[in-house]
Amino acid sequence: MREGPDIARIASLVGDPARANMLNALMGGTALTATELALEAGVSLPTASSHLSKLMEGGLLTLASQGRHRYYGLASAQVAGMIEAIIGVAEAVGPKRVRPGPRDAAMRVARVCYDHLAGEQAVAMLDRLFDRKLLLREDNEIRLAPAGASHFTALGIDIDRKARRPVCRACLDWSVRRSHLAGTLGAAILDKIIAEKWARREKDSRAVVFSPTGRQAFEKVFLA
Amino acid sequence: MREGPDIARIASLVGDPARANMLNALMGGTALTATELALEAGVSLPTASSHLSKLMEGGLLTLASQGRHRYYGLASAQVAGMIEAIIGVAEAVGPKRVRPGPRDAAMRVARVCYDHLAGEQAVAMLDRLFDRKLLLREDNEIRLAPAGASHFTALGIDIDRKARRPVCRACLDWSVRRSHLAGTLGAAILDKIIAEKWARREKDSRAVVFSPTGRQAFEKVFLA
DNA sequence: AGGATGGTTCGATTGCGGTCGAAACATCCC
DNA sequence: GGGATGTTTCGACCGCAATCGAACCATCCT
Repeated sequence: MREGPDIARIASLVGDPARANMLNALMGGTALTATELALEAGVSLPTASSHLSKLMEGGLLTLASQGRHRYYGLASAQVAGMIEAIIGVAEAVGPKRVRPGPRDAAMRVARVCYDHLAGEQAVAMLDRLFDRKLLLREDNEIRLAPAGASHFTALGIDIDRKARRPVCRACLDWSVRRSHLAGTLGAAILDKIIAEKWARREKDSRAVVFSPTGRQAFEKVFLA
Repeated sequence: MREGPDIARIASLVGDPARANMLNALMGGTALTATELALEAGVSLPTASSHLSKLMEGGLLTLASQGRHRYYGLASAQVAGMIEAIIGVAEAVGPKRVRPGPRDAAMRVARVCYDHLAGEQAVAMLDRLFDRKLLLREDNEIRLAPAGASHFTALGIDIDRKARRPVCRACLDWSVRRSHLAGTLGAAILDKIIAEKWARREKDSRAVVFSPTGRQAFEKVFLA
């Protein structure tokens, strides 16, 4: 029994499903709040909080307190690299993914992520918004372009610039491994989708189901 | 909530102290028997056997049966790379052990990483190979330059281009936070170092110790 | 065949850690 | 101040997986 760095301690931190999901969500590079991470991980808030303090104690996360919000992020690129390496092995070793059930499929297409839309639809939407130069990539951040500001107000989407939350934020999607749009703008867009009755939230699920006409409307506006 | 690759499953395999010790022991690159691994891990034989079957099922190990001996080894260089990455994080966040022992110092200078050389010497070597344009950086990958191909064959280092493994790969070093050379070329170079008796492997350790003349020879060939 | 050595399976025990509800604490907003 | 929202702490519950001894299987040796 030879002594080395405590690799078991680090690995076991990642080895819990809830914590793994949190870390995966944080792989996008943007810090998230405890509540968001609880949702991503699918656990209650107390449980998430407990996990987060363990991850902090283990040195895998950093914490930035902003008022009553506490943003958790990966501690370093080294940690991110480790997680990438683990993901790599997991993909190589478990190519067989269990057949996704119907609800699972719906979740992949569109679901609620905290207060904004996630899933394939949301990822496609963000792509298009970049294409149309309504949003701009800046390093790991997203900025609202001037053209975007007028565009969204014209659509009746109110952009709350005063809120403490950022207007735009990238949020990593677990189904597609790409980013979708969070922040107040992301939230406002989801509000509109629900308000216009383009889609409804599935009961007791994060899934968001579009009606046929609603889907057309949504695609016309956001995926055109 | 649910995600693609089951990273928690893989990480939790490494997250048990007994299994972590086994994997750490296997990082030396030589396959070991169940009894040896039980000893390394400090657990009874039945316990070790149980762990080993879990690691096998998880795809982290390969098994080679030879008579009544069963030799367990790491399944792939990818798995080894993942473990290196975890070690790196553990080193970075771990309570720095007071005074790194002599063996620790040797490990930092040069050690075996699965089947290739790691440590400061290996990092310096890769730097020089880039400088001399024998290897080329390409995004995150490493390519063998035409000049490099002839150079290594002239040194009597055989490059197996047909193997499924890549010829060159970057592997992150835990002691220095930089990359060293893995892949078939990395393995071939380590082979040469041992074959030429420039260095020998420390018993029961991953450390690689250069002899004075061997060090000179190595530096002349690879660090010139 | 019989004994010795290497490995695995079985069964029972045990303790650690993940989980949540309720309550406490902190911060913001009006 | 008072109410709302975000977050952590507390306490209790429960399940799972790690552990080992003993029995069982496999292979080698003579």
